[in-house]
Amino acid sequence: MGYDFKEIENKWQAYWADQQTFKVSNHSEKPKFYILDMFPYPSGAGLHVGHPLGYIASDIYARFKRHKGFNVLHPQGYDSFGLPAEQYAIQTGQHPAKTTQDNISRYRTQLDQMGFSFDWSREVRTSSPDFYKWTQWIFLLLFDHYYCKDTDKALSITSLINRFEKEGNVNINAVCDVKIEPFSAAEWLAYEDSQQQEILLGYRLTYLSDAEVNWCAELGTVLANDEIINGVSERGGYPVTKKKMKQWSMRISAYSERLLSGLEHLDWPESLKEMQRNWIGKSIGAKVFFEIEGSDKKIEVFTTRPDTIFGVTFMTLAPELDLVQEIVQPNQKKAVDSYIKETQQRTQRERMADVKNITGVFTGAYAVHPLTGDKIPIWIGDYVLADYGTGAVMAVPCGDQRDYDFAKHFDIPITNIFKDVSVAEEAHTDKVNTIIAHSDFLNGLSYKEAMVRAIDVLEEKAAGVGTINYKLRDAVFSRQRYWGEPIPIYYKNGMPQALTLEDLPLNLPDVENYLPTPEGAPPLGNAVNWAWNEKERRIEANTAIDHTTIFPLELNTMPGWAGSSWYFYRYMDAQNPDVFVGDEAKNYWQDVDLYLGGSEHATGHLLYSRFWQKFLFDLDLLPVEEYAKKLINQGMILGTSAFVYRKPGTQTYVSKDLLSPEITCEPIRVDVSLVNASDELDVEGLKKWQPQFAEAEFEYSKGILKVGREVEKMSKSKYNVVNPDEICEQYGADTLRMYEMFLGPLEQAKPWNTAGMSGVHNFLRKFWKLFHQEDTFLVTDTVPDKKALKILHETIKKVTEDIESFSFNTCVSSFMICVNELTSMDCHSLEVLKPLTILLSPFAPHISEELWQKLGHTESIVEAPFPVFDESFLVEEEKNYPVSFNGKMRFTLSLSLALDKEAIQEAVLGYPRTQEYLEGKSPKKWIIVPNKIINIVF
RNA sequence: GCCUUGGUGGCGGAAUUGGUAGACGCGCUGGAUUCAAAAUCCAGUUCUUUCGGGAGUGUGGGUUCGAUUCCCACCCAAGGUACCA
Repeated sequence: MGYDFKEIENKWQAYWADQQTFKVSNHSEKPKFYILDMFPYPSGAGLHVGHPLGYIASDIYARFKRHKGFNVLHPQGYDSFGLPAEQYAIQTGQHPAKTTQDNISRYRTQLDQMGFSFDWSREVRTSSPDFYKWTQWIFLLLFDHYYCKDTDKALSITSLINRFEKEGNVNINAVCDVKIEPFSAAEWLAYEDSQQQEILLGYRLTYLSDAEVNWCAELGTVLANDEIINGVSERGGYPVTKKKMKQWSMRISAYSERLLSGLEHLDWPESLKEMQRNWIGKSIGAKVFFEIEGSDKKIEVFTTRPDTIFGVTFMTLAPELDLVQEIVQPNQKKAVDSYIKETQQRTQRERMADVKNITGVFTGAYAVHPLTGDKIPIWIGDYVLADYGTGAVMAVPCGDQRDYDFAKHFDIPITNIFKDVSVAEEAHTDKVNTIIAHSDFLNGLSYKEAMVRAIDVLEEKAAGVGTINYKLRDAVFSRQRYWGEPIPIYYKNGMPQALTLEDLPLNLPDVENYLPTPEGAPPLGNAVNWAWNEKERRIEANTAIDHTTIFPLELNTMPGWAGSSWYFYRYMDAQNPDVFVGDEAKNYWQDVDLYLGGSEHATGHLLYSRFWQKFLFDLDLLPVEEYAKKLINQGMILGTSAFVYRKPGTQTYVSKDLLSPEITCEPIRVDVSLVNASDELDVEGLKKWQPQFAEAEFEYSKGILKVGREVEKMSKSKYNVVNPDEICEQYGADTLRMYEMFLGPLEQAKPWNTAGMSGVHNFLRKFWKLFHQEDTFLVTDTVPDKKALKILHETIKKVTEDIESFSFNTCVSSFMICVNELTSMDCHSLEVLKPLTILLSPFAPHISEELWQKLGHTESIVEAPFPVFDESFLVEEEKNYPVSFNGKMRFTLSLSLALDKEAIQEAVLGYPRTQEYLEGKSPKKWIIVPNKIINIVF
């Protein structure tokens, strides 16, 4: 009777499901603990070995917390809207709902076979109408609120309208980024409805505006930067240009300051908080207004260095700014237009990455320096980004390196405004120990003094104003996609009208075709009945839109991050049909105690969800302002992608070792399952894998085609996904769980690699053998010897500490050492084996349950109290060597002796071998580290 | 480019946070057991060496009695970079 993991694992998985062992109640005497995983997108490639890493870690912690007496909420669900299902639908015509359901079923099977302790009765799916009803509802709430700076929270649009009706907009202090002329109460009331709506859109927390997108005319769709490679679409290789389109956006910028300051009290990784801080990008400076010669327009710039205002020698505008067209002089028009066209073909990332290539064009226009009245040439340059600050900079080449490089490149004069500093070679960017010179009233001031003074004077002359700028941009919320939440909006007289909660969910309509319409409208434009009957408050099957009772519905859908911004509250009360989460549930669970997920979400999901949380908190809909007290980033398990090399313009693929620097071959990804451990490609398999390879030619090296390797994110599109199924089949879930933990530190990224699996599997077999002798179950009542108890308690201590600090890899090592020692002692004592079983149960739950039952327990091991470390088993023997000498004038003292300096010196000098080394000399200096090492300097 | 993280034997990694670098596991080598193999057990395993020792934690500097750990500069890899999730 060996360790039959298959039988054991099937048995206990069935038992847990049958007994509903992990179903958790919203009432309990015990303290609550909510452990959340970032839910997966159910990809067609199935769950890969990277997913379980975090789930195993959270499951270990969840089981540990149950042993420690907590009422643990540990749910799971699916982030099931997304692009891959839609692209699959485009290729095959398969409805994304069907694909998604299939993928979810597969995921569930895979998750179940790993023995996770999820409470599946609380499962959520973002693509289910029961769920997205509430996502749509939150959208409506955002639409129905604005951000009031006086109270520093979101307030209802109705209250804003009331104020407009009473006092106009003069005293309103709210976040609004469109220019709205002052109006009185009477004027407001006289406005037409559409005019009022237009104004209100400037305030709403979700609003329509023109946003720049990557437009691909051939595909008739908008593309992510991700989908653009070298300026052409990844799919098809068509040209992509920048285009302005009406888009829904979320006014996350209103929450910039609170998102920033809220980080302070969160127990999240410092690096991740730093990423969010940098992303929000708070900077203090000033807006400065420059008049334009021969125009009544002004250029508004944001600068963090108003102290250098006298060093301005030119200005640079982002090429895509509308203003450029208005000021460009006829003799420069041609050059400017061709430059703009050029930059339109580059993504923002390319522009930022390419700093060595300095490009720009003079517009022919001049601005007027607000303080000196000097003529300042206005340039455009792609190092200035349209969506940061105002899209325009006042260039101070002596104080900013990019401005300096630009000036040098185009031979623009550089004025030095720093005292005793040379700017002949590079800009002087140091702010400390700097004295301003050649700057009129700023002469002799330090950076700090000059900042304040410059802003004062600019404000006096109405030429500027002190400002805080945030890099954080409003989040575009429209997607020209099918497989997402429909936006609950219809259009009346061209203005957006909100549905109400009673109208929801607004179900996603069926379409024949998942591509954009021939006219370039989003896929929902293909739906035959996508119109709203305003009177009867329902979707209208009759497509005749008459704009009196039947109105067109919004065709865009929501982005992937919509549902994931609030899903963690739905788990608390997943079945509630009346509210997004019931009061009782949310008051009991409050928030997430531990959130586990990857740092790749740092500036996406983890920021958006904090924004929604704060908004819902403002509305008194949620009890806390931050939803996750503690966050741990599990490192990504990376895949090892394989590449074949195609000779340019041919269908010939070359073995990697034949590549020479002269021919630049194109690397093309191939599926890793076609490659063996020695990087040799299965060419016949490749030919069958994708039609493009069926007729290809291959250049072998010694009959072998070697592939190139690269470590990168595991993803279906990179063909480098490894499934956990085979490992479960071969070694069992307990081995997989322990192995993934043993692989390395939880937080660190590491490439997947199966070498070493057998070591962990062996450990479990040895553990099993501790309970058996000659294949019969044997656990004795004999009193264990002291050594066995010592090793047990060392292990309890180490494992408890390691679980609490999420060092699961070293935990596994401790188990191995413990079991090896007990094996060599031939220890079968119940007093040792019982606590050890509980200790192991979070890591290897199946084998622990089995042995627990064999020990005579009828209840599951799940709730057994965790063993407690007892120090008294450890100290005894260690008192024998108070001082040890390692021959290099270095001493180690045991705990009991390391008290104070004098006692230590006395002990060391009294030690016989000390005298040998001293040879009559006396120590000059003692270096004593308590409980550690002593060095003596002669 | 910018932000974040990491770089230690043939491999994954450990090091009480400034104190004997390489725990534990894989792999490899030798041995025991076996007709044989698998499995299991025991021993060895950073490199180098004239067997005294010498070198060694991405590279080059620095601080320190002492640095994988702290500081400066650089190189390499991964994640993010706003429509992948």
